[in-house]
Amino acid sequence: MTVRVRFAPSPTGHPHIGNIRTVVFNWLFARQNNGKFILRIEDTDRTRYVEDAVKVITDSLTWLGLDWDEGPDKGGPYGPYTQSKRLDIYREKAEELVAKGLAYRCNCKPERLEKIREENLAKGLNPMYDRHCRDLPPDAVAPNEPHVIRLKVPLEGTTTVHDELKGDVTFDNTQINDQILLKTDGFPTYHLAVVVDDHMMDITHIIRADEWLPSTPKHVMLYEAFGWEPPIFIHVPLVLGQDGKKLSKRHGAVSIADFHRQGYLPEAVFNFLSLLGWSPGEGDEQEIFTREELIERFDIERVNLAPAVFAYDKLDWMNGVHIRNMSEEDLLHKLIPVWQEVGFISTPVQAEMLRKLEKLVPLVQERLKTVRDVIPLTDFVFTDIEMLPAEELIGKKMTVEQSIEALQKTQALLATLVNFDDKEMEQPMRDLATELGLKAGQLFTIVRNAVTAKTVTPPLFGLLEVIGRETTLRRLEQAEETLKSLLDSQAEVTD
RNA sequence: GCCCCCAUCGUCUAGUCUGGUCUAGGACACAGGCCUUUCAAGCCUGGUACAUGGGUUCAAAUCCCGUUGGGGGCACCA
Repeated sequence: MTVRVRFAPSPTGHPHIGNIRTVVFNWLFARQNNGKFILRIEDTDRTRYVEDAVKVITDSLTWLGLDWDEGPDKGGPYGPYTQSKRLDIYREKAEELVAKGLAYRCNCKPERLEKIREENLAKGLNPMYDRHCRDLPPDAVAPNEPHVIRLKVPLEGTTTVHDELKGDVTFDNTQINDQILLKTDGFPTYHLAVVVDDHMMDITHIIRADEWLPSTPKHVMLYEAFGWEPPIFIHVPLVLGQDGKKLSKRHGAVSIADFHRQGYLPEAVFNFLSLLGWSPGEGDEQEIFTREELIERFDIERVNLAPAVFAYDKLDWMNGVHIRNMSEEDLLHKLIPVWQEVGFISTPVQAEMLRKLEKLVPLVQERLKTVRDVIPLTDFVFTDIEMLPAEELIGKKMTVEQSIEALQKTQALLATLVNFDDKEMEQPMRDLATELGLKAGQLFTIVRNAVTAKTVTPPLFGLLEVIGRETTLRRLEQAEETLKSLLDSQAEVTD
C-alpha cells in the first residue's frame, strides 16, 4: 500500500513554525516511504478566509523545499483539493447519515445555543448542545428551511482512538457533543470534511498536532457511521512559544516568511524543525543533517511525546553551521540578494563588483549566524563611513602623536605597495609595527578603526583589498586629520 | 468547570518499551582558558536535570498508583 499523507491548512494567515514542524514530519514520512504528500486547502470557514493565504502557504512550503505531489495547483487523481469546491460531496455524505438515522437536522437558534452553553458552564458541566432536535420527528425540520446537520453521538459507552504514538486513548461518549457536520450556509465543518476527504483521498496516515486528539473520537464515529476503515492516527506534540503556550498568530513572529526575511537558510530551518520533537537516538548524537540524511534517518515512531519549546538560540547556531558548511559560491549567491536589498550593490551585479564580493565571502563566512548579518559586517565597503570620534582613533596605550605617526607611515607604506592585496600587505605592516615599537595588534586596530569606523570587523587586510587603495588612503588621511584637530584643540585648552 | 495529553539540565534531547553497564550522555546558551590583528570560528575545562509522595523489586530516571505542575480541547473555527 502506498503511503499517502497530507497537510491540510486552512487559509487564514501565515503558517507558523509549529504547523510547519508537523508538515516536516509528514513530508519526511512520505519521502522515506516513497509515498505521496498531498496539499489540501480546508477553506470551509468563509468568515476567516484570508485572500492571499494560499499563496503564502505554498510559498512557505516551497521555500523550505517541502514539495507536494498533489494539490490545488498541481491537481491529481483525487481532486479537487480545495474543500470549497467539494461542497456537493459533503452535503451528499451528510444527507446519507441523516437517511441512515445517524445524523439529524437541527434548527436551534444561535441565541438558544449560547444560553445552553452558559447554563451548562455555570453548572460545571461540559458546555454541550442539549440535543433538543435529536428526537424530533423526521419531518419536524424541513430540508428547505435554514438548519444544520448534527451527528447523533451515542448517549452511552466509550469510543477508543488508537494512536500510533500514544496507544489507545478512550473517551466517554457522554462527553462528546452532537457535532455539527453541515453548517447553515451549506459548508461542512472541519470534522465532516476532514473525514470525508481523508477517506476519499486514500490518506493512510493522519499525522497532525495533539490539539486534534480530543476531537478524534468524533472522527472515529464518523468512519464507523460511513462504514469506512479509519487511517492510522499519529498525534504529534505541539510546539510551544518561549512562554510555554501554544504558538499562534498572536505569539512572537514565527511565520516561515519571517525566517526567510531574517536571513535564515531553509536547510537550517528544516534541520532545526526536524529535531524539534525527534532525534535519532540510540546513542547517535548527530545534530546537523542534510535533507537526504533526514529522509533516511527520520523515524515517526521515535517522535517525542512531550511538547517542545521553540527557542532561537539553537537555530541561530545551527544556521551558522549550515552557512559555514556551504561552498563559498553558494554562500555568495545567498548574500548577493541581501546586499542588493539594502542598496549596497546594483542589480545585476557588475563584473568588477562581483570579484570584490567573491573576496568578501571567505572573510565573513564564519562570522555569520544569518545571511543578514553580512550587512553590518560589510557596510563600510559599500558606503561612506562616518569617522569615529577622535578618542577612538587613538591606539591602545598610545599617545595621539604616536597614533598620527602610525597613520602617516601606514599611508606611505600602502601607497607604495606594488599590488594592493591581502597577502602582500600583511608582512610589511607587521614590519612597520616593529619599526614603530608597536605590537601588530596596536597598529592594526588603529587602521581598522580609521578605515572601517568599527572596532570589530572581519580580517583587516582582506577588507582593505576590497575597499581598495584609493578609499583606504583617503580614510586614513581623514583619520589623521581628525587626530590632528584633536591635538590642536588640546593645545588651545593648555594655552 | 469537565475531558484528554504530557513530565530528564534554562532550552532541545539520549536513556524509559526490553529495570542493574546512569554518582544520568550529547547539543544550544552561559562561565573560564587556549589560539589570535578585533570579532568570529576552532579546541579544552566548568556548573546546572531524573517534579513529588507512595508502592513493586536484591536493584527504578526506567514498572504501578496518587499528588503537583504544564499544555491542549470542550464553536454553525480549523
